[in-house]
Amino acid sequence: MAEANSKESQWATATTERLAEAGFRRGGARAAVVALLDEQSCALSAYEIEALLAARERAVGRASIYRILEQLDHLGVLSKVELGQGQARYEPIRPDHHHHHLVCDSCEAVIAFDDAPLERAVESISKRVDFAVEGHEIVLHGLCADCR
Amino acid sequence: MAEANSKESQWATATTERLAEAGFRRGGARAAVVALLDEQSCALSAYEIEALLAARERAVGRASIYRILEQLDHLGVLSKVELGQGQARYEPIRPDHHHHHLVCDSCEAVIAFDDAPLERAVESISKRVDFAVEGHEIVLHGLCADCR
DNA sequence: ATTGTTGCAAAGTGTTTGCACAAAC
DNA sequence: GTTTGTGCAAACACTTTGCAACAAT
Repeated sequence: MAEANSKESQWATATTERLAEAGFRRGGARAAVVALLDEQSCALSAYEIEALLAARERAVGRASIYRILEQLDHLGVLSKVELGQGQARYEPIRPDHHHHHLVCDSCEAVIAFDDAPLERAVESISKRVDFAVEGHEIVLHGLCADCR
Repeated sequence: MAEANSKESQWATATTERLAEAGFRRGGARAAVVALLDEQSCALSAYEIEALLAARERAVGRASIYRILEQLDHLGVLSKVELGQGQARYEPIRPDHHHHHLVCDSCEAVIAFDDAPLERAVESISKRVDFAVEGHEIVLHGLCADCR
């Protein structure tokens, strides 16, 4: 866990740089959101982000959270995923840590997984179809170990 | 197109049977929704269903549409898919016609595709994880041929 | 001084619920 | 006659927008 920190802070650093390059000014709310996203390892919803920031005494307005998430998504550093729970979730894009999600239909738990053959299958399809594939999202749903 | 009808009506027939078995009464609104879903080949949103039914002079209340879709989903004959467009889409589950979706980020077009290696990769993952996988949803997004 | 950033409240969109009436059994 | 199905309107949850105050450049 401790050794993950250096890798995780890479994302926050790179994101801050990208923001500066893109001409954004430094803003406290945005910095707080970036720092929070950087720490969490799996996807968070906007409400979870709001609650977590409030809990650490750096409350950020809901509208600002959505605006910031949208900016980061457009910058290409954040992935917005819809797991069929009626809300979007967001997670940092770390080139070396691409993964997908298992969603428990009972308790709504979200578990990450990755799989090389799956990625290869997606790449192969991307080349085959008459469509410029830019990204993909794979969700397996069912019952987690606890709910089964 | 004409020869597809016999196959498509199979779903409506089987669904009507399943509804009866499950103890549901026959209802005009539900029959209209089932008939409509049966005809369309790709996933529809609740609003599209409402509009299409109204256009054919068999208007069904919005609440009823959502209730019916939920029942069919629970019965296991309908698939609710979230393609990241902020709304759910629904399509009949036809065991022999399993497919996934390409979504155009520009024009929101939805195109179906299927791929055997992809399905095999998902099956393989399903066996590997500590999770009772019951279904999966794969969405590729990017730009369609027209928008590219 | 200018322009981007933030927070609040209001509005918007897709979905669900409460309730009265109609339809199926 | 009892129970389920349906439609309307209201409520709801998540997200977006308008606007005034604030902070970065």
